[in-house]
Amino acid sequence: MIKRRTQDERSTETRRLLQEATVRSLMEVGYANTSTSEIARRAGVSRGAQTHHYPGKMDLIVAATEYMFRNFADQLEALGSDLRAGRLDYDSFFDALWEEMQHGDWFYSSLEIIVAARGDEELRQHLEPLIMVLHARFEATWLRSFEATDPEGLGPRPVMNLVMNVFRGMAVQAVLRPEPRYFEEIMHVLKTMIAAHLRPRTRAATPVPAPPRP
Amino acid sequence: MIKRRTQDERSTETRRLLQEATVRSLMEVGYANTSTSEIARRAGVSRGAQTHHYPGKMDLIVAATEYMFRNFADQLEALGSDLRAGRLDYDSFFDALWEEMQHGDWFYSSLEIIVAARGDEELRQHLEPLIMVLHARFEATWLRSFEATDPEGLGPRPVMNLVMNVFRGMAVQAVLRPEPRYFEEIMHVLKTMIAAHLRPRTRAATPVPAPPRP
DNA sequence: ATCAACAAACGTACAGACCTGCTTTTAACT
DNA sequence: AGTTAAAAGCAGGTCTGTACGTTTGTTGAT
Repeated sequence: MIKRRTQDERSTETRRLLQEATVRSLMEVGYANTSTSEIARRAGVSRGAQTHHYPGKMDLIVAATEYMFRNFADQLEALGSDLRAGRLDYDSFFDALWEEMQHGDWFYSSLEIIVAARGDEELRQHLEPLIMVLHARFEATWLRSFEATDPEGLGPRPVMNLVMNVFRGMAVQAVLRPEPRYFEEIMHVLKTMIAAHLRPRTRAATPVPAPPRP
Repeated sequence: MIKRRTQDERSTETRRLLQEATVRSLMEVGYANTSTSEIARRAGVSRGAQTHHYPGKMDLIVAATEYMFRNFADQLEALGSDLRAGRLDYDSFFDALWEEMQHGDWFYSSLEIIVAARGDEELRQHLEPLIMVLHARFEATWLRSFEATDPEGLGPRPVMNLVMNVFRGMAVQAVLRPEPRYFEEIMHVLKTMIAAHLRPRTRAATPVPAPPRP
């Protein structure tokens, strides 16, 4: 009745459980209140198993970050693909992206880690390459999905960086401001400004995008 | 040789030392590594004096936050005043604001606190009113300093919120990205986009703002 | 194919460090 | 003198890193 697994399967599973538990813990109680024992408890593995795979707290955090970044880049890629295929229109793309940042796992757990890294040189050095990889994937998706309306004007890449930073800032604000009105206004301003410089590269025969579903 | 001070002066001085030390500690080592003993050591007061004025860690954090927010709002007010008086032009105003966020005490210590508040209901409730007061002051300064180019178009208030969120996002990014090029590009995009909708209310004779330099 | 020997994965327990809040004393001011 | 501010020390709790024992899977010689 006992399922037999190879060593590799056991390791992979345990690592995955720990990575997911770490992300969940960062999301729910933040970096400061995330302890290694708490993570082991959440993951349902013993503290010994944990230290076997990840000797120190930092190893755990870095592994979890890598896992989480990969997931988010995949999701963004999916959104971009929906936009290009005409399954999402311009407006809905931004709404979906903002929704994902606000309520998905990604933003707040990465925020916790980034803030923690500010005071921890070693952690920062481990994280820097991960962030760069993530942003390279963002950029690739974005450039596939948007083009400049005016070749002489602002290009898609700097505009993307602006957009991502607006969302980052908004998500930070959202911690202490519950008013949806505030964010709707900003979204409106952002969409208006962007629309003057970029348009989506849809593959659809008709360049008219489908209307957003309510 | 011992200077005689009233009780009130002694209290005020000790409180100020503790508030400043708290902000410095948040800046340098982050919320997670900020301990009450460390703060007392930095402030040069005993732990007893500390607990006398601020019984718990939260009281200390809240007081320091209030102190710091007040300072930042004052600085922003000064920048706005410089802009209106023509001592700063459009471009330099944004550059100065970004410089202040990046290298001043304000942003990163508030970031630490906001992030900590995400996982701490009580702290969040103490902070929310402080943030609202701060933003009301931002808004007042901003509305005194900018007006819409087109009365039918985007108003100064929503645009300000966009700008502040861009800066917030950029400052978070700056933790892990040292490249000034990245930020210069975004600043350029931001200035270009804003210039289409707002102009400074200078008291100077010529109301024409300088165009952003590439 | 079997079984012993080895290695990897996992479980339990503990020691040292640190941090917070509280209590008791001493000093300063009114 | 009496009250408030400041200093010093202690108690309880938590967290991290580590040591050591146990189980599970792998290997290879017979």
